[in-house]
Amino acid sequence: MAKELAKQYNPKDVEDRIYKTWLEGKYFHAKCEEGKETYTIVIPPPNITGQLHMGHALDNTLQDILIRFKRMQGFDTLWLPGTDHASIATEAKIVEKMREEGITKEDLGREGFLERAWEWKKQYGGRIIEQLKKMGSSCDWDRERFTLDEGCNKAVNEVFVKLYEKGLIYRGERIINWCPHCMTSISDAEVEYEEQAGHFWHLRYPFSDGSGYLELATTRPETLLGDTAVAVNPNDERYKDIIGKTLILPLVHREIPVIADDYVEIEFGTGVVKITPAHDPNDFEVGLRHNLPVINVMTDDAKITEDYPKYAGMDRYEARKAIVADLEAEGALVRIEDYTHNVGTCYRCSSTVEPRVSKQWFVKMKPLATPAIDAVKKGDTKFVPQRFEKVYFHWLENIRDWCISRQLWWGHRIPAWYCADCGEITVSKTEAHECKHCGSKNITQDPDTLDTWFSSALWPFSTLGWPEETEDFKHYYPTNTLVTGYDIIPFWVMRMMFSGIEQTGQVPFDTVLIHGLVRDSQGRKMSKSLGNGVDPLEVIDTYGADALRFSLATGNSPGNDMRYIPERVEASRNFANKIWNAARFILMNLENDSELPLDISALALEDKWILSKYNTLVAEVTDNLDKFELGLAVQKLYDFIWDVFCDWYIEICKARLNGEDKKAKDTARSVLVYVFTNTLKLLHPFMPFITEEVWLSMPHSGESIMISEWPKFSAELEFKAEEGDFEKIMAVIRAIRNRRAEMNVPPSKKAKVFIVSNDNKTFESGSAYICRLGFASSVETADSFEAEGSVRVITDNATVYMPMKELVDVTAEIERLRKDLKKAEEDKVFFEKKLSNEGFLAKAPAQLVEKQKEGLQKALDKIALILDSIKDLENM
RNA sequence: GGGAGCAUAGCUCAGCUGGGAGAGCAUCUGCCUUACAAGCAGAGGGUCACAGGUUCGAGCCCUGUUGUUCCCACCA
Repeated sequence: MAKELAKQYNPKDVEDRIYKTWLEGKYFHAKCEEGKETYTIVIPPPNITGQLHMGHALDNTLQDILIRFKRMQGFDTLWLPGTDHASIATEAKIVEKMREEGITKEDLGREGFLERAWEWKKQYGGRIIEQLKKMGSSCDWDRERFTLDEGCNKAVNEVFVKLYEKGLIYRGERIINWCPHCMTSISDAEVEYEEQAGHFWHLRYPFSDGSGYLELATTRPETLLGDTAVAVNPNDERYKDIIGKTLILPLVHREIPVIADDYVEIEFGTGVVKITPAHDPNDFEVGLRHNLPVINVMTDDAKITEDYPKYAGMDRYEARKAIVADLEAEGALVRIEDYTHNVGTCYRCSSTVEPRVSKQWFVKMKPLATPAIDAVKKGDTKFVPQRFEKVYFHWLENIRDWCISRQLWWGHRIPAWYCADCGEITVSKTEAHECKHCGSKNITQDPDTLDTWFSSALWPFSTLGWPEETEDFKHYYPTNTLVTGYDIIPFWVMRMMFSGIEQTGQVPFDTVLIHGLVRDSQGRKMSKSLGNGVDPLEVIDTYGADALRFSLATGNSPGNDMRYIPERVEASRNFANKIWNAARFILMNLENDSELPLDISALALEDKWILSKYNTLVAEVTDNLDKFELGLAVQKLYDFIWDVFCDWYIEICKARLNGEDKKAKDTARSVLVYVFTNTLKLLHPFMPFITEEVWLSMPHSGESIMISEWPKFSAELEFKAEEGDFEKIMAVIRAIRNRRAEMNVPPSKKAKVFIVSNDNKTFESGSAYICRLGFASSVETADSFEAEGSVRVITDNATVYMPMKELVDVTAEIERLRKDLKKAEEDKVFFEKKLSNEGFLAKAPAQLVEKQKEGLQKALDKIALILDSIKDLENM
């Protein structure tokens, strides 16, 4: 910072340059220091397909605040960054791009496709990392990882094999959620339910003995092709007699039984349900209970199979139309009813999910879920805010087995080989060459890959080198704080928890700090389709990264959604500018760059006041950060810097700085620099760039504010009595300003000020700044004052007279005083009421009772002063 | 159907273990007071959704009601 500075702070001149110096200084790099307490955060790895959005911006701002705070406190800190291979999203994106070129996956083959995918990763995977750097994120980039890198693969195979050997991973034919667009299975957590307008088709199936029809309703008539039964409730009197009879399935003309199962609700619809085990999860369960055949009628892209030539090749919706028409022709359609129902959709592509029976790999969840539940119950891991434990428990308590195989190529390949000779499965951490069971070399690896979240679940330890006992793992695991949005609890937090406990015997982190979503200014979710997303990079470009970070940290309380309000970023930008100008002012008043020692014995009243305020701030901000109350901390910093330091202390210092007393000048300088530079440290985690730029320009020791020491509360700087005395002076200044504003007296019109009080010494010591801030030409104190022709204002402690004869209107003056009197009397009543309440006196803390007594005394004093004045005026 | 959050100034939101309601923006008044007009000094504006309860004392704790948002479940 040069001495001649621009009036306005320009983040563009600063941010990239500062970030570079941090990288060069290797300040982000964790050094595995012996004997130091560690503090570790692993980043929620953003998808390599992703672009930085407001959610990332919030998530990373919070993490960076915590990590910078702990780093300055002297912890051995590690913030481990990386990206996620996001199998479905990435593969879809690449396939889409290939489609534009007219190539399919099959054209390229697995090897060719993967080559392309890695090429794509090389080209775009670093994009989001660069964007995180723009935010100021102080990640240890030397340790950057990727969920599909070699180390993660080792961990994945290790875990897969271990779980398989324990019987916790199995392969089975189950009904799973299938996305016909992404052409892969997806897990329960990856299905999103969406309300859609549909229909209820009422159909009638004839009994095979010709004894009439049974009416039922369905939302999916096309699945009729795969019906293998019709079910009623065993307790349903209406249908008691038909259980065991058979029906002729319309169109297909297959004979199917009427079965009884509790699953059927008597009250709903006709109380009759067609059972299609291959295409509905509930029907599948019913089928299992009744040994029904499972007839798959659809291909993997949701078209009718060749088994039904009339409909073969039609997709689900075409087939539905055709089948409904044919049912009508056959007389099987009774009526069509409008019906709104929830439809499962793919969370990646929003296609309607098709439940489908297929052979997949699963993780057996119950044995893993139990310890994960216990760990949170015991408090080994805490959620902030705590209520999110409920979401976590609810998921784990109701969890079903996790389908982990995906019919994709971009991902960790399942380490299982099938033997063509004996049919057994060989599972191996390393490339298998022969069947473990029969020794045959005729084995082929499972073509599928694992759910992305399988590798994400290992992230807190795979990134530290596990399964090797590396230095990093020993040193930094378990990690400390996991920062993420509440929407990710079932996908990720939960899975890291049970994986961490199962694999390492320890919970992966002690605290989960949950934040909400960043919505648009109208409270809507930001989304591509609505086009209402705000690009954090554009915000940074206009207002600076510090302003964005500050806005995201302010007014954001854990777990709650927040709106992005552009005006708030502007306010944050203004705050940055305020800091900039405070720095300009201080620099302007320094003679050189040398540090000025604080001389406690030389401090003036106002110095003790600001130091004492600052000292309280240190304690409170530290406490707030320790409790993850980032929004409270940042609000206090804002108030202190703007209102307390700039609007009061700097203004007050001007008297000394412009004066002739060299010693007083130096004292003022030393306090200005001390309070300002230390406050910058407190603010640094929130606004890293400007605080660094400004701190470096001020007298300082050390290379960078980010590795400077976090301020500590100091008993030496506590001056409670002086704080109170100074507040008295402030009250006088405020009263003068207030009265002048009411009377529309311009600041250029100065007035003499006379103060009558029982503490004249205090007011004398403040005369210089009463002059300056109260627009006074002079200040005198006395025990009494000849008040004629004066404006008067009364504080709790003093009566202030301003001779402004031409402005004084005695009647108006009395009016004003009566208004003040009314207020003071209301106060008096308030305190009296409290103090006459025996319950209050008996049960309230003594300190509080004392406070009420003081308040009452103040009110009484003030009333006396006002009454005196009114009497005085009335006698004129 | 089950669960959770939210409801505080015109707008967006804070409010830590219950102790006289706060900020930013907006509005109004007056100021270019040489750090800052992205600024300074003032002002106005709130039965803290509603109804009960606990307590000496409730925006905060309990119960219920209304409105709103979200999550889970899924009855075909």
